[in-house]
Amino acid sequence: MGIQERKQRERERRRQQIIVAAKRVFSEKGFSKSTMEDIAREAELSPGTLYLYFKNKDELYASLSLRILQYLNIRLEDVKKETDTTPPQKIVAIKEALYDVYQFDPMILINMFHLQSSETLQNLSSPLLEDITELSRNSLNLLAEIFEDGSGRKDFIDKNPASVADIVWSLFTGVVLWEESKRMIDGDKNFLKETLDVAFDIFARGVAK
Amino acid sequence: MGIQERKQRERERRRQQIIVAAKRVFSEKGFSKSTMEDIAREAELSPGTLYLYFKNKDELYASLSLRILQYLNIRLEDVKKETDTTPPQKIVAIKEALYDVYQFDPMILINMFHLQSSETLQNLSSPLLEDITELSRNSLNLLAEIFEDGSGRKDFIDKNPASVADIVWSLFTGVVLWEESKRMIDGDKNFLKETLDVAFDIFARGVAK
Amino acid sequence: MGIQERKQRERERRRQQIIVAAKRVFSEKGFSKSTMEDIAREAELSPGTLYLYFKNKDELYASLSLRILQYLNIRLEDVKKETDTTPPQKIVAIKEALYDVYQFDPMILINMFHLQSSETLQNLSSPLLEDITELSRNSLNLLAEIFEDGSGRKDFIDKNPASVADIVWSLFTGVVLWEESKRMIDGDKNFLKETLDVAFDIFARGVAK
Amino acid sequence: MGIQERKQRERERRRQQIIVAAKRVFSEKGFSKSTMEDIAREAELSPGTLYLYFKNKDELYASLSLRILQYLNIRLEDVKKETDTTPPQKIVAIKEALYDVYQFDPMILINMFHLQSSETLQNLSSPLLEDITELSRNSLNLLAEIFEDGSGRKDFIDKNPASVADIVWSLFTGVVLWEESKRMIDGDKNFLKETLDVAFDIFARGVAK
DNA sequence: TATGAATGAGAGTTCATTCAT
DNA sequence: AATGAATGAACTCTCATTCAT
Repeated sequence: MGIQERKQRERERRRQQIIVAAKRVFSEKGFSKSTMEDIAREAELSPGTLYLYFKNKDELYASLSLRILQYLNIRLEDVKKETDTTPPQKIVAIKEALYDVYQFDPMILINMFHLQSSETLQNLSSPLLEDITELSRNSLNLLAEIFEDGSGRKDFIDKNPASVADIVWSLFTGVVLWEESKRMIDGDKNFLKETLDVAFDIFARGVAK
Repeated sequence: MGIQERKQRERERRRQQIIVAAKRVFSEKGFSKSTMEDIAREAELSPGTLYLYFKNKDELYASLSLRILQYLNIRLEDVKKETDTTPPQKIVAIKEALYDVYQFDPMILINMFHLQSSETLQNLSSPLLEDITELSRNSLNLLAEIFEDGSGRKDFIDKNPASVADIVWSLFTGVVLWEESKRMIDGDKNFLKETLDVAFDIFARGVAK
Repeated sequence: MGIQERKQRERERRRQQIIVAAKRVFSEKGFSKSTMEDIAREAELSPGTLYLYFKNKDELYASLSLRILQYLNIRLEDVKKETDTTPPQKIVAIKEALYDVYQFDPMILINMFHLQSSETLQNLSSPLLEDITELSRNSLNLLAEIFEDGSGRKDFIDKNPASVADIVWSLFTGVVLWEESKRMIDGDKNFLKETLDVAFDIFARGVAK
Repeated sequence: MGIQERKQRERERRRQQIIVAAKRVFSEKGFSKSTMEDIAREAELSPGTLYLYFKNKDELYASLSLRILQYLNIRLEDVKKETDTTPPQKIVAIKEALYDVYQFDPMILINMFHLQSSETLQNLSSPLLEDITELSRNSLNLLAEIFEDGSGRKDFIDKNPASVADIVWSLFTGVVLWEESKRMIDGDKNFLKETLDVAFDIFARGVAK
């Protein structure tokens, strides 16, 4: 049915429209201070309409993470596929993938953090929650596999690849959060790129055989 | 007058009583979902009483950070003072100090994160804000000095010590946040200690000359 | 579109519904003791709804004055326009206009008084504040012009018409406040009309040439 | 008993100390915005102490009126006693007495107004309420007697002296309130004295035979 | 008598969510 | 499907008053 399809497409477009607006508003004000009306206004819709596409505020928020995680997955997939790169180059590629994801949506880590709250998680409908955990597990797996390959070929030290994956991810999020923090308090200088470079440099030396 | 002193002591004890209660409540529910009434109930006081000791909710929250930062400073000071330790031992000592701080109050990182919000910062009375930034700057300086000492003696690679300090801190907070996150979603297994060990191991190798 | 108009009309009706309720509640309890919930209950609405129509309690209160001042302006305009009246008749006409305004809303003077507080004034959005000062200035100007006309034609003594206008207004509000006061303390006998008659009689003799 | 007397005197002095502080605070902030703690601080006492001397906030407030009314009575008594004054001079003397009372405590009229609220009156213990009504009745009687004397001697028009007394009082309070109002909104020019002069001039002409 | 810490009811206001249109 | 007015529970914070010391 062409009509059904069109409806479906239009529905999807509306969802995106809302997500884009939500991203902007949440980024600017943080979760608690953003109101559904703010988002509706930004999306040029009425508050009621938001509830036709998202069960509640938490679920709308969670959907942002989903989008990001999808992008993250794609980027890591690419890194994994590239076979003609040396181990140090792999790590640089990971760093760049992560940095791009951050650029694509600086909110990502803050999202991840907000999701942490168990009360928020309980408000999510389970399919969405599953999607999110599934995707984030997948991202970590991809990272782990990259290290596993290298570890198998004795490129990397012999640590549990899943742990190493967790650590890369933690290092990245930690640096982003901390640099943002400093920017908030001290001033406007943004050293994120530089600090990430140093951090991944150290990390690369640390995991090299 | 002994009376003045006793009053002073009692006042301080009350403050602590509130801080302890606040820590518990905030840890469990996060900042936004915790109400002043929750905290009052936990402290077995009336809501009004909280305002005799803290100007508002934000300031109560910020006070938690202060306590932690003080403890962190002490621990790092100790690490710095110990002169008969090898560079790798220094890093282990730092890891342990940070881990102890985390144990002392698992909220610390979440605090730091919440403080980031500029709207929160604006609600703090400036002496408190200054204390916090002062203390956190001091902690980072201590870390940097530890690396500077080692770097001078060619124990560590030649990176800007301030950057390295930021990275240690970021790595630590990143790992804590992420492991907490996983614990929240997946289950109750707590791999924090193990992951931190691996992370600092890699880090130590990465900064070693 | 008829729909737009209907919405507009309904919105206006709601506003009136709230204003009427507020008038009743404020009259009975005074400003401080009246709660927004009281007013909502009286208007058979929820507290939240009040805030869709009025920014805050002060502004709701101020709106009552606005309504009254508009009515006062119309009445004074009429008095001014009537050209075939003798000076003493003018003064009687003013008295009657003022008395009608009082009947229309006995709150008027209490409003004026509450508005006096600078803290209240600061809570008003400036368009509202401007409307109020504009209207009240206008009322006084109308009064002044009535006396000016008469003064020009040597009907009235040669005093600054603006001062005379202030005095009429003061005399009127003073009598109303005082008679209300007495009624409150002593009992229920209402001598307002009689006292106003005497007061304006004396005033008329006092300004006559 | 000398001791009893001294205690009594000290008690009275404390009361005055509180009243003076309350006057200052209420004048500055108005009734609702003044807190018992404000007053206690101004009186250099603790909040609890206030309740040893006044049953509650309303009663403290009412006591201010009492003081003023006492002063007003004294001044009007003086005016009445002076026998070698012409009727117009009497009116000038009244005006001056009233103006002095206003200077002595500009709050007086605002007090009177606040007392009007029936809810406030109900909070007063009846001896205090009786004192106030007694004193204010007495003031009005004094005014009435002044006009009665003159009226008897055909100095003044033949109106009910009690009404005329009410009108003088109303005129005075009305002018004060209105000039204060204008000062609050428009600026800082204070025309009270001038306006009172014109007002009483007109009044004098109006009641003259 | 005087204190002042503690109380706790209650205020104004916000905002996620619903539902008649 | 979309609206947006209405809801009402819940929040933070204030302050008159009490009472153990």
